[in-house]
Amino acid sequence: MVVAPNRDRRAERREETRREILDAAWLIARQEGLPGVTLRAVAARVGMRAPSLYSHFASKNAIYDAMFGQAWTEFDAAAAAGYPGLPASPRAALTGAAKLFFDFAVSDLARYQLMNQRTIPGFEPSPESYAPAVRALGRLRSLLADLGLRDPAALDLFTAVTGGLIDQQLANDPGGTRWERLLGRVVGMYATEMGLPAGPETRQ
Amino acid sequence: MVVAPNRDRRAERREETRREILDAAWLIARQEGLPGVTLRAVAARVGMRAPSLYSHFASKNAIYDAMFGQAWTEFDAAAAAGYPGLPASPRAALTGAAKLFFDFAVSDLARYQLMNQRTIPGFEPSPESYAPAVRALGRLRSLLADLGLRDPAALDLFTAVTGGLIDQQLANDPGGTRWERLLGRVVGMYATEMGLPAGPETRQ
DNA sequence: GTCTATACACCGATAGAC
DNA sequence: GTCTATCGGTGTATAGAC
Repeated sequence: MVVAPNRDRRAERREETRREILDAAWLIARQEGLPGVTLRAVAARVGMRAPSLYSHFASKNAIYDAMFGQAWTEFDAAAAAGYPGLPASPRAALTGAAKLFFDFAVSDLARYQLMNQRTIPGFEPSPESYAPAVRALGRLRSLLADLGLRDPAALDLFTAVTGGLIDQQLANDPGGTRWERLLGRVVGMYATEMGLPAGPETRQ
Repeated sequence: MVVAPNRDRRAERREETRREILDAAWLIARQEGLPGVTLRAVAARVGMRAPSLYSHFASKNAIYDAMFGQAWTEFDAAAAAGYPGLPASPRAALTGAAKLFFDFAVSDLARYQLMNQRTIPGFEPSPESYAPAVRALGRLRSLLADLGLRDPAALDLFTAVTGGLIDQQLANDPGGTRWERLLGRVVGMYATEMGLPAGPETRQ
């Protein structure tokens, strides 16, 4: 009688190929920008012809979708490791969280565009790929709640001001620090608005 | 003896055609989104074939470039008319300026994407088209200076927080007011950070 | 000068042979 | 599962008609 092997080598190989395709796509995205990710370019990198990719992904947007999920999973893990548990001061906790997101965004433009900007015409993330983004946002919500900020507007306000800094930095001074330097001040004014106890210095 | 006519009908007709092409491009951008603006679609709207557009614009990006200039010229005019001269309070002046930009952005997504987001792959505005954007920013700088805010960081901070609100509003709640409602609070915390005298209420 | 016809190289996607 | 061939789309270049 034929028994099923306890390791599905077929599935493993398939998963490995998918991973190779996504790795190639990331490499191209970082080198040539997001629009440089064409099916022909990705296929060439993994030693295939373009149509063969359709055996592993339903469409080009499905590749973007998987990348979107990877990126947010990656950030969620970074946040899980990086958010301070119970730090010295509430303001330090906010600054740490903001800086974590800022640095993550600035360190990979293509990834940030995929995660946070609607730069790809037809692309809309699937619920499965959106899940880690929701998880990461929930982690931030928890952090704010631990500081006593339970108003939903507290979260919206925080994402708006930090996202605003990131967008300006990437759009108008890529590679520089013109808006990065303002991060401390922004967190400070946010903390004050939220009624958190004053830190050592409001003005940086 | 042949005298030159004091009206160059040829040039007028040419300018009129250019205007028609741009109008068609704006119409398509608003209806189908920015990526829907293809040369063939624009040409069809003005009763031409696609290659004929090259008699009036050097490339597709040149069309985007002219639209970029138009949009910023339009906003600069709105700012010139809408910025309060010497209003009741500094905070009211800031709120007015922020709301002017916010409403302008939210009222036309495609226009905002063209003006402020790098959503078109190869597009980079020319110096001529960028000029009105610089002018509009200078107008905001003057407004801040009139309020005593002469630190360059004051301008960067203001654009970051207002831009952050706009991006979140358009990306996560298009057509809604979830972030628009926070505009007063954001301006309030900005004004406080900048040391402006407190208005009637910090919390809206 | 203005427009058309034609062509090229690229894109994502599909059909079907092996 | 990967291939070749091909389709309809894109932006763009150019020759030539009017």
